[in-house]
Amino acid sequence: MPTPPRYREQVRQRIVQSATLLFNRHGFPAVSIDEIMAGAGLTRGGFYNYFQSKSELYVEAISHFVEGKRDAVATEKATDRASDLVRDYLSLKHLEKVDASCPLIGLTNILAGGDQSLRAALESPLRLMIETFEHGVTPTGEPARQLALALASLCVGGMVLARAVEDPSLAEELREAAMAIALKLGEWT
Amino acid sequence: MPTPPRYREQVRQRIVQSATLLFNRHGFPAVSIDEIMAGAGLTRGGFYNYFQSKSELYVEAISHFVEGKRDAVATEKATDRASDLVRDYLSLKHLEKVDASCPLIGLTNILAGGDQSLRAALESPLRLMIETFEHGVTPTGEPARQLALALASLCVGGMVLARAVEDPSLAEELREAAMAIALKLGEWT
DNA sequence: TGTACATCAGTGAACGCGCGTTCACTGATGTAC
DNA sequence: TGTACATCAGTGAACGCGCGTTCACTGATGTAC
Repeated sequence: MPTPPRYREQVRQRIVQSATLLFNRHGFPAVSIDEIMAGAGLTRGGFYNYFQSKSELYVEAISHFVEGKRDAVATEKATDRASDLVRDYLSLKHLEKVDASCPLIGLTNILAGGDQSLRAALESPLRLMIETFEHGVTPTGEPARQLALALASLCVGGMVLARAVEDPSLAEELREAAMAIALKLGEWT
Repeated sequence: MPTPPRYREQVRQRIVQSATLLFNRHGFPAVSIDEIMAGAGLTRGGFYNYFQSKSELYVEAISHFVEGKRDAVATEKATDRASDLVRDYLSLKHLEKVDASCPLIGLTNILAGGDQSLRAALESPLRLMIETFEHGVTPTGEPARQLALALASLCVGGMVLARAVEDPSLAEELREAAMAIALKLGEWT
């Protein structure tokens, strides 16, 4: 059926939106093309009229997200932009509203659908780490517990990002910055 | 073949060791039982003589790791333990030596084997985030770039952990601590 | 205005593959006599 | 000391399932005449 010129574009958008939602909720590997297409009101086979592979769609979904963010904050002042980013990123809303979250986080949701036992098992190394920090932090300034929790986040976050990134020099920057700030926060100079 | 009493235990150990190495290197979902057993010098079928499922093995591998760590640091003083943890965790060695890393990080390696294009795509939201922080940080104290990198690590790390954790009150603690320390680091009070 | 035709978005069955898991079987070993 | 037997760790073929991808086909629509 010959179609209006913008028709294809609209369907393509629907697919990207459905994919974004599902990738956020369950993580890239856990989402099937069947589900994505069903979410867009279509069936499996049509997918390859629009994308060459599942990976290509993932790349497009991410860049779509980034463009959206870039536009959204374009008007704010630099300082507000940065502090709002912290506040939004670490907001309760972002923690709970899985459907529209940062792609960097969607990675971890792989376990979300999985066994509860797996998730529970991962808590034990984390608790050990937090405990170690809590007892070893010099007791000035922030409450030890708060500092310990943030230190664990900083260590894991720095390492996860350094490993995930493709560019080795960015990886080194991340690792070194995380280390420097963590040592300073703990006042171990 | 009736076997010496400690025989089974030793084989079990070999399987756990092989699994730990492979999970670290490629991430839990990417490792097959075939590979794990081959790494232990056995074949597929024997796996279920020792474990009920792949998940059960994963849980055991993690708790094995935690016990090892606990023993290793038991003798140190609390302060040294904490600062050494930062230094080891964010060391170049831990970044590169994928074979013996923290299970919390192994999660992210899912993309390690995958398309390079996927990993590259994930860099763009990260770069946007770092950039935003770099421009929005008040220019006193640490170099803006270093602070921006650490802030990104702290935000992503805090959120990833809060999402990954099973206990909701721990999740809230993580989120709030990361937020408080991040705002303080950026001097946005 | 009406009819035949060409286009092409969408369909759904099928393919190929890998993986977790099961299972009938093997064969080396210790034990009973 | 030697032989028959029972045990059970280990084997590898097979099952079942889900998924990414392919492909022959359908049928609604716009166009040509």
